[in-house]
Amino acid sequence: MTKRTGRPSDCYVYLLSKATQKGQSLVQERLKKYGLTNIQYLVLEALRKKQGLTASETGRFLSIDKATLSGVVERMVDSQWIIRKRDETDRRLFRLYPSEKSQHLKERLIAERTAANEILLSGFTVEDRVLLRRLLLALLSEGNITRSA
Amino acid sequence: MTKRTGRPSDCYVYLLSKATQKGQSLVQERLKKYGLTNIQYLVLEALRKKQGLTASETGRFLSIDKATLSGVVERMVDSQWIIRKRDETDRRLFRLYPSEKSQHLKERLIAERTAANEILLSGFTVEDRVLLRRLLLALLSEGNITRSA
DNA sequence: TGGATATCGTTTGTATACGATCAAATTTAA
DNA sequence: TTAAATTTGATCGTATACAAACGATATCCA
Repeated sequence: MTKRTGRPSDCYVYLLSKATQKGQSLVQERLKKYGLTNIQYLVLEALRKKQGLTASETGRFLSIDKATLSGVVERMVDSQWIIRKRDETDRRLFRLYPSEKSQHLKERLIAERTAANEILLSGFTVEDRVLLRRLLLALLSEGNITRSA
Repeated sequence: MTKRTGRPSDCYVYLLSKATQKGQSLVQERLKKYGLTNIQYLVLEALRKKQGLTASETGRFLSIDKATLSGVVERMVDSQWIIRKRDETDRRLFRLYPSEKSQHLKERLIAERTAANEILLSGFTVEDRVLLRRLLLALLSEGNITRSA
């Protein structure tokens, strides 16, 4: 089928990972001044829209492993981006809320992320952007992406 | 510009990272029986085509940081996937070569990677595959991707 | 020749990633 | 109600990722 297997660029997984690497680096670069990492920003955005999520729920929503989130949340509580409150009814749960600082910086953080996306796609026409988005969503919907839990 | 910022799926970096996550997991799953990780397989493929690369050169070729490669190479030498020889002329360099075991399993490993790609793109038409590849390559060529070194 | 510079590989420190396991709390089943 | 199964959050172990600094070499150049 494929003529010359072997080149890294023949592998979609490789291409995706390098594209991700480039995008992540653009985002990180812009979040660094706030002391946020990429995944921390994602958690923050999730909590802004769905306050009171537990770490598990956040992980399911963002497809992030709960073991990974455990450390991420701890650092975000320490650096005062989020507030952790024990649930009254189910004492296993810790509910997470964005802090004042988070709410305050909301607009600016969104702008940073938007800027990173813009640079990543700078040479793309609107059609290509829509196309890329459609293809990536299609790729994700094939089968289940149920990581985390 | 964009109507509703905030959803993770509005962010291309997020979509790319989740697509990568899915692809990597498909590959890892198939390489596990050989005791290889995804990045280790990439290094192996690179060395098969370009025997005698140093760790630095391999890193530049694959866009992998040299600090990351240091550990990867060490584990691959330990598990006998590659052989490390000091360069005679420049004693700073260690040249890397695929082992007998690597050469022996070459075809099978390529088949595993191909299978993973096939599953990842199972619902895609040929046109969409070509399109996705084109868009990803375009995304990578905008600006420089010079990580590693 | 010899000092400034640069490169290679390593190590350290921090942050993902994720499989596995564990204790505590809750829910279900008997 | 109590025992069993499940869920949640934490921790451990291993493997990327990458910035920063380091020693050992090499190279450049005055």
